[in-house]
Amino acid sequence: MKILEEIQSTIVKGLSTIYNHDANAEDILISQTRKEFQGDYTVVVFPFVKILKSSPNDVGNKLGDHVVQSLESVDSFNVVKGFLNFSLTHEYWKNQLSDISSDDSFGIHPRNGKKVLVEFSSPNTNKPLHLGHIRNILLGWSCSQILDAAGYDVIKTQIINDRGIAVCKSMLAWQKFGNNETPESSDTKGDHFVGKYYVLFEQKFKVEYAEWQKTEKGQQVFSELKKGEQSEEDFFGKYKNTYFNDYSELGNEAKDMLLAWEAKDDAIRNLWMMMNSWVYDGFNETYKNIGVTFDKLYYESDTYLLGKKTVDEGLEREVFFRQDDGSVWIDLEDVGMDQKIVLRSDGTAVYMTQDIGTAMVRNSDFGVEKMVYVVGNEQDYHFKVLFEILKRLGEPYADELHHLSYGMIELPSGKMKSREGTVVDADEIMVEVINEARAGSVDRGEIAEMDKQAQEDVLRKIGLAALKFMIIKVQPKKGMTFDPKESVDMQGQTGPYVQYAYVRIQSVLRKFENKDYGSYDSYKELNEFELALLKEIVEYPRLVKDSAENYDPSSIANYCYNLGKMYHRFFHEVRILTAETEEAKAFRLQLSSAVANVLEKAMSLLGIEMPAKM
RNA sequence: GGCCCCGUAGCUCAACUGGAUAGAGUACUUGACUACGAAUCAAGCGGUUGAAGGUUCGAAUCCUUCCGGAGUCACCA
Repeated sequence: MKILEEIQSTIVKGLSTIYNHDANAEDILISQTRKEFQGDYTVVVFPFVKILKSSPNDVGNKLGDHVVQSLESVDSFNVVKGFLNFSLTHEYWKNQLSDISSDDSFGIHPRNGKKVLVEFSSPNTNKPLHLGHIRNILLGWSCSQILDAAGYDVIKTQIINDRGIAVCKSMLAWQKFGNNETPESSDTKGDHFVGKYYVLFEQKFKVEYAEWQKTEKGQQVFSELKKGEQSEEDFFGKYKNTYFNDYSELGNEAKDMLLAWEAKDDAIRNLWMMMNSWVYDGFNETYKNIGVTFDKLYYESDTYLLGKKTVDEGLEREVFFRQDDGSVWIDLEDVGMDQKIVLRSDGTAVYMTQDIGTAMVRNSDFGVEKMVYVVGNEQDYHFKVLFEILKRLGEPYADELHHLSYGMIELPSGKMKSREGTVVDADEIMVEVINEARAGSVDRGEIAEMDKQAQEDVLRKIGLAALKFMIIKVQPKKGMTFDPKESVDMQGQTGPYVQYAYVRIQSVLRKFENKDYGSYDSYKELNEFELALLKEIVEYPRLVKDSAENYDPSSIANYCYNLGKMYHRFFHEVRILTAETEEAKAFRLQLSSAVANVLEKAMSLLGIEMPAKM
């Protein structure tokens, strides 16, 4: 990409010598020429027209002339309105291909020595993972890979919500109704097994609540507390939490269990550890299938008490203030936020306290320069507050915190709700997409000829590619809809489409096991398809950097699709093995190889594997 | 109600961060396998970028006001 800087600085010089005007290189806006115009790179000259008191055409022509004469790689230029288009020499592009082909770390930026911690997935232990988690995991994983490629040292982590009243609900339900059933004895994946008991608790509680509503006490509460003409249904719908806390037997038992857990009661802790181990076995299986790993796990049971000391210190420094009842708050009204509680009146930690403490621990564990939290957009406000607090506490990394906020995946019928059984389960959807790939491969010779294990491997790669690509290609902050009834697409703007471009290349290159494609030194005239591919490949390193800066894997996905599309077009229009000349053949083989490398690298940043055949 | 996010072709998404005639896929209608793999390629159809103002050489993008949708405003996490 050095050429862009050369053009910029040449234009700066030109402005200075021709117009006696000083400009900064960064002010020269330069981009790829749109394909409907002739040229490779375009400089927008509008901004200078006014200052120079000259017509766009005039400025364009003079600067264009200057650049063409100064730079050997620039072949010609044309001016359309205020756009100055440069065409680079074919020699230049040919050299680009040589450079890229000999660069094993193409698209991988030099280490910048900075550590960044990325938190993602962060499940609750009482429910299996669902499609929303898949989006979270894919974003977190691909972001980690992209940051790594952009030069950071990345620590992938998650915080596991393994405590609290919800966890006690499933424990209690198992204790009361489980008859010592285990995942093994019931042949159920551990996380689904525990999830089943969480749902069971909710069902039993619902029954208990419904019965209570009919009792004298229930009716009394209703008539005393209802607002105006509020219906019984509406009232009890809203009263549920209060009932759970004040009257429910099951609620009391669950709360007692939580107290026992906090008091480190042996029996409860053992039960807790046993059920957790079931859940983790299940989660690990899912992570393995989806293809992600973590460098470090944090458990809420270890971190929920953290942060209290920090709050005390902050209190002394008057970052926080104490109210009469003993609770501790921070006042953020001067920056347009509310007052927020950071410690309960009984001195125990809230969510915010925990997150403050966790950030500190992570910093002392790793000495991070940067942290990224992949968490759904319903927590936008929480992270705004958290980041502001860390800033006021003077944490050194406070300016480098980022909440990678993403939108919800909705079903055509609306939100996924676990209580209504409308969640798309992570394990199930992965099986489904692989089956979908299988259905699409029935009359494909290449796959039919493989042995069973190789077949399954390829089908897994294809199915997961379809699923992952579909999710990653959408910008994180946008919500998306997913219709489980319509199968995941395998055609068009999809993962398998990109894989297929790669597979086509492999099938050609297989004929040259030694990678000796011959010399293309004397190859002179590149055609439009070759040029288009080269231009796109050359963009890759910059794209990685942009994507890392914006925390946006979707731009990589869209790039992969575009490059794949260009290659399919090229493949259709241009002969490779039966090219007009030996030089042309050598060049196209080398070009194809470069495309395949970039596709493989870029897709792997997204956690998508490429099959050699499909 | 306060704050925040979103609104682009029937549907799913783009648009190089303010640049040229808003592009892809899908669906629908056609055409291309005895040339390196048809999970492919090509052509057609499809738009007042939610609406109205404003800023400027130039707006889907920035500002204002509306309309529609999601989220959040817990001593839950």
